[in-house]
Amino acid sequence: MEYRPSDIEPKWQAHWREQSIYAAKFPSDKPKYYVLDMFPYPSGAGLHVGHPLGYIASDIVARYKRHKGFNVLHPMGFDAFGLPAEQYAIQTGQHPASTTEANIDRYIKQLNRIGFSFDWAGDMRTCEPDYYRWTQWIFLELFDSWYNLSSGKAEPISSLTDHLSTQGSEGLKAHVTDHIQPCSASQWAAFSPKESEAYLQQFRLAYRSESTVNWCPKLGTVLANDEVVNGLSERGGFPVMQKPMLQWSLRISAYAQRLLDGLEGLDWSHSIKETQRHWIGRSEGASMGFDIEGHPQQLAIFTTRPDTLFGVSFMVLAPEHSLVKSLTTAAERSAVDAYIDQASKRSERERMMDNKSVSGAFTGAYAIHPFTKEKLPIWISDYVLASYGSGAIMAVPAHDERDHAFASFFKLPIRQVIDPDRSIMVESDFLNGLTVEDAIKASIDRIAKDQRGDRKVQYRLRDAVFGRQRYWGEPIPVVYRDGVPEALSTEELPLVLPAVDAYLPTESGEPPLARASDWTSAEGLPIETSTMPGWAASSWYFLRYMDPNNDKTFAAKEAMDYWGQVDLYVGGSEHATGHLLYARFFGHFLNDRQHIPFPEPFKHMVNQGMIQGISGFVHREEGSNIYLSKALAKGRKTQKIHVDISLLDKHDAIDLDRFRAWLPDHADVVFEPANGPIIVEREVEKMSKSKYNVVNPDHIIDEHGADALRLFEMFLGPIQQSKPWDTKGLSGVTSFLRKVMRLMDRVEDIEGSKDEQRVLHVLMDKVERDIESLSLNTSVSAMMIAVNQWSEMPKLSKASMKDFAIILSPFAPHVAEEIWQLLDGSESITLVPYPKLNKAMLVNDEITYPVQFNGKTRFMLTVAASADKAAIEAMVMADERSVKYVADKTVRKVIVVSQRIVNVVLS
RNA sequence: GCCCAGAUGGCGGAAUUGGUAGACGCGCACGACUCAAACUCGUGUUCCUUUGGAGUGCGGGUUCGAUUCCCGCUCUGGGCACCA
Repeated sequence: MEYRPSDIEPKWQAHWREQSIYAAKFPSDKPKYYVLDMFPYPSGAGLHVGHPLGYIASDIVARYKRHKGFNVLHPMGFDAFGLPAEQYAIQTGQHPASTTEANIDRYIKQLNRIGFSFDWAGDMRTCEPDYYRWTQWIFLELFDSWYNLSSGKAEPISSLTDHLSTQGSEGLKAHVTDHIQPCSASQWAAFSPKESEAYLQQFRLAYRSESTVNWCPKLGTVLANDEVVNGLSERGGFPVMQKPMLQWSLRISAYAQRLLDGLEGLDWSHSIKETQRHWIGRSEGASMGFDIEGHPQQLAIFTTRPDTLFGVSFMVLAPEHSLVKSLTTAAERSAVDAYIDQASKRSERERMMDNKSVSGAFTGAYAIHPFTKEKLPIWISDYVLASYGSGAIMAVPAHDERDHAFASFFKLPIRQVIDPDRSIMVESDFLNGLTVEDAIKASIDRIAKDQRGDRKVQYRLRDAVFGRQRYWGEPIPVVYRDGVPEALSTEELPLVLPAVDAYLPTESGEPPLARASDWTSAEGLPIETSTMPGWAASSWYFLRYMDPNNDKTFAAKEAMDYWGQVDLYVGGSEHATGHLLYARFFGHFLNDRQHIPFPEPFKHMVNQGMIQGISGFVHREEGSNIYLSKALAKGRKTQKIHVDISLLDKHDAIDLDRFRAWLPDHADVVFEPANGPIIVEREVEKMSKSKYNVVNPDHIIDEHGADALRLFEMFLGPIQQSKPWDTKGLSGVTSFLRKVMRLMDRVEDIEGSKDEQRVLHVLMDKVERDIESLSLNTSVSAMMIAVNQWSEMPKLSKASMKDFAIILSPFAPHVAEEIWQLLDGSESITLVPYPKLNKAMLVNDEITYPVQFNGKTRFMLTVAASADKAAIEAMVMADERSVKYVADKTVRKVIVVSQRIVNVVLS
């Protein structure tokens, strides 16, 4: 029987679609399994062969779990808001919605051809009002929440206002950015609306604050920390600078500890968990206040090394620190102002490029050492960050590298307080003789007793900026009454994105939404003009899939109780500090407010590696138009130029006519040798349009079929690893599929032989274990081995072939369905139960042992499986081949490892 | 600089708890079929100075036995980067 993918694939895809065979059922008595892919942003470039890698793996698991009797939720949708569509809109004037839709259509076509078992029921796109209505709703919930440290979770603002109106701020324990001004119940009652909102803003989980943000002038928007890479924007690579701005933010910092603790229970890769731990950046230490000479205020600092308190020789503030202005003496004012000015002009990138040079200025003020009463000069320097800790440090140059560099540069005293040989404290008053560990404890106890400070845990994780000055995002459902932000009511949602005449900021620099003529509420109040960032929608989309068409709530409680956490999440590791952290934050928050039944959304996650391209380079002699074959380039000065890999044949030779046509400005190129072949140099790089090494799955499917594409992507290697794509290798899996179809010629309705069945059960055992551990490359090998073995047998039973079709179907669903229909014809193979493993079939009657002498394998010995160790040893020693290896040596020991090996140790 | 992951033939990769290193596939070589090419099929394919020896990035160690465990390096990929 011949294998014709172009006939069978469209046929079964249409059949599956008509039967809606992949629709998840709810309610259902079956156990559930939720397997999710990170949904794509539909870019204009379409899919290349690297994109579906993870989707194929998750699809195999989804299909396997269906055979295993699970009710599977395996959805797909689109992360449809985003900058590229908007940039394109700015250039062309086309509405981003229309380009986005065109891109989505293309994606769906491409994905459907691969034969994925997606449940498209929701047709979910985050840019649709039906979806973003709930993104806005979640924002309102965040706006209406504060973090109560007493209960350890987020609560509605009403519980805060209740507290304030009865007790004021007395006894209130809340997560806030700074210290809050105490407020009595009567003061609270007397607050104007503006004052009370300003007070509440300090608590709300969605709040506005004047803060230093990453401003990208080219994109005209602010960016989150994880969207800035080396001082450049992640999207587009434009310079990013620091700028103070009034911005919406989310108080993710309230969840720092829980996000850290929650990692423990997650079955995620070690490195992603480490990356998140880093990003959260917990450090333990002490906060304390230093008196300032001639000033009523104290200088608050944070240190992880309170043990070195007696090694302090100066203090350093961030240039932006609020006390700088009042501390600076008249004599130092001009130098300090000059330094502040210089520091603010340096972009983050510049500061990073040169982190060796030391700079700073003396304020003229002095802090007083709490114990020695020594005067400590107060300096400012940009190596102290305003946004971490309290923006001020006590400098201990003897035991901190940066302090040391600073002290050396400005000739400040350096005082050792730890004996380097014995690691104990010296010159440190009451700490003398203690180990570092004990000294940290003792010093904190002492400063706490003196009421100068206390133990403190500090996190690196900052609140997340939640506004973008862009058009193509979710409008923030907030209006301003006399400049005071006020939430829209949930009945007013969705707040639909207005039409605008251009997707650019206004003349006065306001975001594009300010162009909309009617951007006011029903009451006539102005609506917020910034929109939400890209990660807003993706932080909760996994919930919407559970109940995609619900118009009463984002997902019904019963649906969420049933589907629960995502059992398997497949996606790229590049989202470690963005999406994956924000989604966990939303999970914990929604769980606190009792909207979802679990805090952690993704129980088990696997990160697929990148598929790299194998670029082709032709050598061009420098300063000429001469293109050289690889072998001729040696010893000559050449430039390597990318050649589109579609112009290459399987021997890496360039199709010269098409090459000429491909380079319009090089019509007069000269080749050497003149009539070819011109062989290119190959190199593994990232797969990308600009490197002309992109392989489009459509072309692979046209030529080899979707089943071959799926098998090959898996066969390439472990899913987590990055590996280059070489289309040549595809012939291996296509010839496997041909062999499978040829096997059909030999199928008869007979009882299968024991050997035949053993092949089946060995395969089943291997594939089941492989799928559970996502080791899908070895499953493909195992299937190849089984088919090779069966191909050597004269006949194959129909029963074995049917079972094989089921085992194959998660990987190559089209061929499997074709075989199933030919042999059975009852229903789709999709929901047929998996064959049952018979462990007894795995046992052999005989075992062949490798026999080693001093660890070197010399011969094989086949023994009945029932033989015991002594019997095996006797047989080995009695074997005539042993004589030669023993020769005149003494047998010291014979090691028999049952089922495995025999090793004879000779002296 | 710090943290994490990895390194196995010409290539992608395989190897349960330490137990025949190189499964499976590509590529290559030779052969069959063919006027010929492609397809298909068969045989071989880690290296070497081949009755044998060496070999899983490098150098040591533990063990009857190490790709696997331990110690010290090198290189590659990823993350963080003045975080007090």
